[in-house]
Amino acid sequence: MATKKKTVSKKTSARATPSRGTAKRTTPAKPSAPAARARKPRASARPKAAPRRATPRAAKASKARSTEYRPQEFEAAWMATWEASHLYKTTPADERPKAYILDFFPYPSGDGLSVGHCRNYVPTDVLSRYHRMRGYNVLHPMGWDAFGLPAENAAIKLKTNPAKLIERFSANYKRQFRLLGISFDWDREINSSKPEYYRWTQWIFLQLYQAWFDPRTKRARPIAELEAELARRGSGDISGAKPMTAEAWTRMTLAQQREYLSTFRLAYRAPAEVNWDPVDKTVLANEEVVDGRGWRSGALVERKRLMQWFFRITAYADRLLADLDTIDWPEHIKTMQRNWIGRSEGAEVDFATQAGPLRVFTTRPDTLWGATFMVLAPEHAAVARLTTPEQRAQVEAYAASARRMSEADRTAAEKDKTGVSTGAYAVDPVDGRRIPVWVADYVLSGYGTGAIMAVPGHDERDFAFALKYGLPILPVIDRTDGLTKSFALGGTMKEGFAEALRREAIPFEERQGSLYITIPPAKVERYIEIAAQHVRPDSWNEVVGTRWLFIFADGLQRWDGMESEQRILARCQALEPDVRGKRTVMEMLHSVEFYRDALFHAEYGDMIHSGEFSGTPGEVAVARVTQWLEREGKGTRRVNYKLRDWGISRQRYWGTPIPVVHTEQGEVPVREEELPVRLPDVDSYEPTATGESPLATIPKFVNVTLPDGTRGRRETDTMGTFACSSWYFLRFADPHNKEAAFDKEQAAYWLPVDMYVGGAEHAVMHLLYARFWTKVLHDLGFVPFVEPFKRLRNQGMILAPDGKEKMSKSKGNVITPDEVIAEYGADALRAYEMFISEFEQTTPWNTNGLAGTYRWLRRAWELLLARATPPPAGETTPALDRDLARITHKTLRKVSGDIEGFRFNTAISALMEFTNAIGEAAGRPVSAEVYHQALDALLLMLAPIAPFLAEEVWHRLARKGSVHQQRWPAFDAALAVDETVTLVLQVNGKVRDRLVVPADISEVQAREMALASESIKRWLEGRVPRQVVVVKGRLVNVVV
RNA sequence: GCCGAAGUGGCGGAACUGGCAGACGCGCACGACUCAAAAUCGUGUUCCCUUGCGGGAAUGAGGGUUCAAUUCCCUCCUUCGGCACCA
Repeated sequence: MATKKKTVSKKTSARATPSRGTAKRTTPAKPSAPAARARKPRASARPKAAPRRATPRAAKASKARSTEYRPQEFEAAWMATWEASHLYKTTPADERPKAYILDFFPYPSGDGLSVGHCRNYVPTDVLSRYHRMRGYNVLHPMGWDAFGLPAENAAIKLKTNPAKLIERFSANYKRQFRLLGISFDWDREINSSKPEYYRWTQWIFLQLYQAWFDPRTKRARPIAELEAELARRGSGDISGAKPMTAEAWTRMTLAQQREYLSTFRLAYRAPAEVNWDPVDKTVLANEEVVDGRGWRSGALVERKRLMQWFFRITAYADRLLADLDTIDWPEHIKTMQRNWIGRSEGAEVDFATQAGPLRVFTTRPDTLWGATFMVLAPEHAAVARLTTPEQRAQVEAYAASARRMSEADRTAAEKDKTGVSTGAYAVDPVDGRRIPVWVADYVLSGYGTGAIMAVPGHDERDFAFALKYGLPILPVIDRTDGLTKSFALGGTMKEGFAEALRREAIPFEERQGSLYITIPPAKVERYIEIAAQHVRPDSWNEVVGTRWLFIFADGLQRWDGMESEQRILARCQALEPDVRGKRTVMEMLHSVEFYRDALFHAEYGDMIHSGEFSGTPGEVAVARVTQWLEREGKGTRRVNYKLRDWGISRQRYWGTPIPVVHTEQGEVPVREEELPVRLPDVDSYEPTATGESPLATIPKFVNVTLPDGTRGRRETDTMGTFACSSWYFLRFADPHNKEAAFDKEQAAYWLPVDMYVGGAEHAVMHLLYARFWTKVLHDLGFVPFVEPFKRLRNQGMILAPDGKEKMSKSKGNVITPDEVIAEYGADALRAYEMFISEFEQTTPWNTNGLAGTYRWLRRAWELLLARATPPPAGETTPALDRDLARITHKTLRKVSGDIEGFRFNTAISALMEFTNAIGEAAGRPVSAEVYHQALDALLLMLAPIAPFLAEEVWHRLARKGSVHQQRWPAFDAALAVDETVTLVLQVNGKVRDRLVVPADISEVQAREMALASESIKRWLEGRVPRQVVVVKGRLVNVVV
């Protein structure tokens, strides 16, 4: 093994000593106990102690600088040295390529970081350090998402100020980041709760407020341009706008104009449903409502309509969807965003009623002939108008109870559909049928038009509703699965029916004398013939599924609409008095449970029972009907989105104040030069008894006089924190700018973010909002790009060691980086965070596993410091030199590719193999030159991963400067080439022999060598090969 | 229910574009060192049969394509994540 020299680098003493800097203070878990204490078993002191055996600190401490690997002796001092020399300060734009590597904006919590959180901070740091060595200008910043409920609630509980808490918590995070050796540029630290920051959040709010989305160009434009256009020519061709002539516009009062404009603004105020806690008398966030009850009061939460602020993100739905194709993000995140946006194409169709037309949205206009009733959301404006006097009481009671129910209750009762009839009727525009209008809460007021046509034959929800309330079902789309059924009630068929079916191989089940027949698609016609022959004259049989018909002894009766229905019912009633009660054929059918799955399907099939459209193929049905509707003026093409506008109002203290003042003439935005609207310092910021923001109770804040003398009342809602985090990545480009949110050129240089890393929990919140703001800022000319994050990666979760649970304070299973670093040092922790598994994979923590990376680093340390060891006396061997050079360059290629491809676990494993190879070479006759090149490559490749170790070794070897200012070693492809390969020989796909052959062996040679192999001959047993497959440089497979 | 991801030794996990399954590490066993233990070093370690040589089976289950499947296709099971009446 490498010699353990006791000599110490002469430079060592010139450098930081362990007592210097913050070493002792920043490692609180590190006992300063003397050596004797440290060696005593301390199991009793820490019941759940990490295993002691691999513990470096068990080694005896010594005052003298030792060659033994003791990371605790130098890590903290190096961090202090690096910061003092501004090693990681981001430099201004220059000719180097840039790399912006960013972690999700963290909210600093009182619990600090766990080893699970380090899963993303360590790899992004490695990536940043790697890019610096590759000659990139790197921006790798950190800041605090400081506003929001957690801090506010914690502050209320601890009776302190949230700003003070954030100060404390973020300082702790910062301490932990330093322990870990993360190379953030702290000169760019930002805090979203500071006026210097939220001033610009308010500024962006104003940009949104002063802008509208022009549907003709699909871009945001200044609202002033809209005002000018309205004055000149009215609302004209602006789709979606409430019609307005130029004349009418100019006649409107200022307040009326403001109201009209608010239907365009990207930031607007509108009434909306909120969660209302009647005991605490406060509005709650959705997260604060658990199982329909307020989390603190336990009271049933009600819904209340209040004026709320929104951002009009729905205007950008199409662009947010389309641009997903241009970014390198995990596919599942893109899918989640697509589903969240929820685009669906369809048509809007008007149904006539006595109270005027009722408009519905449908994605299945091809099923219009199968609509048998309509359903309105309880909140629909037409409910009151339509409801007949007899139904009024019932409908109003139903609407009231629906209003009282929370969102959670509504969805909890998902399975069981409820509703009441309005007593009114509507006319289906395609065939003039009269159908009843119902009210039910399974129709949502916020989507489409809040009204639907119900097609129970082809919509699962409508089917369930129709079954419950006995509404008719009409099949109008042919089945694609071929399912066809018939139920032959005992006594309705003649003798020999079952026997005839058996002969024809039509399977059936017999229960209590009745036959349950599922007819194979190819036998349907044959079945009809047999049934017609066997049906008794006093009865009938029916076929359901791909065919809809009744079989009587004297002939078949197709069931394809209202007329045939009447004929069928009349005949059946004549034969069977029980049928008298039934009003529709479908009611007869769905009383037979066996038919249930044959009555309904939601596939796109050929149209049937649809007048002249019958027979239209399924692939073109929707398009043809939509065209026809438009031509006939019965409907229009229409796209709808599930996405709703982004509600930002919070009736809370700890957030960015919304910069608006309410006057008698309507709302007035605060002028840019008066920003920021400061959050006042107050003693009490608990939610008020009225449910208003606590800011509403502060007259000095609320009462304002505008420059023109108008008296006004300041908006007291604050913005939810997602507003703060929707632009912070821009602020990092220019964090101290006092004149602007960011300098345009700085933003254009650094952004978009090249690599963005964080958890998947923000897939549809932050990541959607940030994309939206970026697009608006682009449209308004502030940034030249439309997507903020070019590449995104989600780290997998780290579970508790049991592999089942997440780490959480309440379960007491949190492992902190502090304790691990005290034990093994930061470098071993960093290496283990990367080595533990593939980056995106969830995996359990195992502190034992750290012993592996620790041992590896120690071996590397010993080899690196013992440079003088080889070669032993004697001649060097060219073959060994070539082998060592080869693995050096292969490792370089592998590690570079792995870091860039986010495969940190295999990068570590390649470095471990490389270290092992150097260790083996150390005892052999290799030339000093090749050996030292290998060591240098190892040291430089370790620099991003184990920055402390690499720097300490660099220093002890008396090299100049910092290892972190060095270039990544150069790769030589020629040296990485293999000279020989192992050729695998197979017989019938099974490995029977292996040969070491020159790498460039020809296919012919390989084939000959394989057939000449003794073991191959043995396995052939004299048989002649039928085929020989040769894969060049890999294998030969002999097939007999 | 729908959408997405994933199932490989005792454990974490490797395996390029279909070409030697189990790299690397943990753990375990044996050996060296030690009075002893820890640490360290060395050897071995998928399972089954075999003293050995060697052979057979195996990547959630079943089937398919192929000279060859962890990898491609079909059916099913399990786990995790997301959405949840969006017409």
